[in-house]
Amino acid sequence: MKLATWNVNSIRVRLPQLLGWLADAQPDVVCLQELKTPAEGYPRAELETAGFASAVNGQKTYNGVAILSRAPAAAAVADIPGFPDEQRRVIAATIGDVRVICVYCPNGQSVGSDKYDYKLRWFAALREYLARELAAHPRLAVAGDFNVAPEDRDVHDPKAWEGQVHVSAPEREAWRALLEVGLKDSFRLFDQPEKTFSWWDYRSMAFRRNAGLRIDQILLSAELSARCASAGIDKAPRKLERPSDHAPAVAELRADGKTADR
DNA sequence: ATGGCTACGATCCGTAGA
Repeated sequence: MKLATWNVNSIRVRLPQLLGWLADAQPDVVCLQELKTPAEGYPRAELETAGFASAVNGQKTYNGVAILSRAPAAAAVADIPGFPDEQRRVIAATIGDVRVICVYCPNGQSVGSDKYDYKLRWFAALREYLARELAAHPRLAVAGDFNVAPEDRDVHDPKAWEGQVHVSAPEREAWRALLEVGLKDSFRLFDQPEKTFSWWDYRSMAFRRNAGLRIDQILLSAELSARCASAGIDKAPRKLERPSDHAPAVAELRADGKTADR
C-alpha cells in the first residue's frame, strides 16, 4: 500500500494537479488537507472517475480534510470524538487492514496567541484520541499536516526560526507526545537527504532557495513501521505552475505477512 | 527592509496560512 498525505491548499484550485499526481504517483491512499470547501463543493465525481473513493469532512473557506482510497473506505469518523471544535480538521477511515487518520493540525499563528493555545489544546486532544485508536487498531497510520517541524534538521534555517511558531519547544513536545502513544515518524525510519522539506513559502522564491520546513508527516504504529519499505517527500508537484505550497509525503507499506529485511 | 505570495469571500480590502 502506497500511502500519501498532501495539503493541497484548495481542492478546487488544485484538482488538475491532484489528478495528474494520482496518475503519475499511483498511490493507494491519500490524505488531503485544506480542502477549503464544504462537502457540496468537493469534486467527488471527478475523483471517482480517477478511481478513488472519498471520505470527506469539509468546511467553507477554511480547513477541510479527506481520505482518498482505491479500495472502499469503511467506518469513517469525522473530527476528534469528545473534543468540541467548529474546525473540520480530522477524518478517519479503515482501508483494507489499516486504520487511517488524516489530520490538519492548527497553524498556531504566533507563539502566545489564542490560536497557539488552541493548537496546544488540540494536540493534547489528538494524543488522547490516538491512544484510544491505537488500542483498537494496531495497524494505525496518522498522516497529515502537523504544522510542527519536529527537529532542527527539519528546518532550513534553525537560527532564524528559533522559538517561532512551528518549532517552539511546547509544539515540539506536543508533537513528540504523539509518538509516545506508540507511533513512529515513517520519514525517519530511513536515511534521508539533508534538507528535505515538505512546505515552502510562496514568497521570496522560497522553493528555489529550498527555504522550507518538514511539517507534513506520516506516523505509523509499530506493526506498520515494521512493514514500511520506504518513505520520502515527492517534490515534483511543487515545481508545477500554480502549485500548493506543500508537497506530498509518501510511505510504502508491504503487504501483511512480510517482514522487513533490515 | 518585519515586506515578499496565494486563496477565499466579499468587494476593490481583510483574514488566514506558515
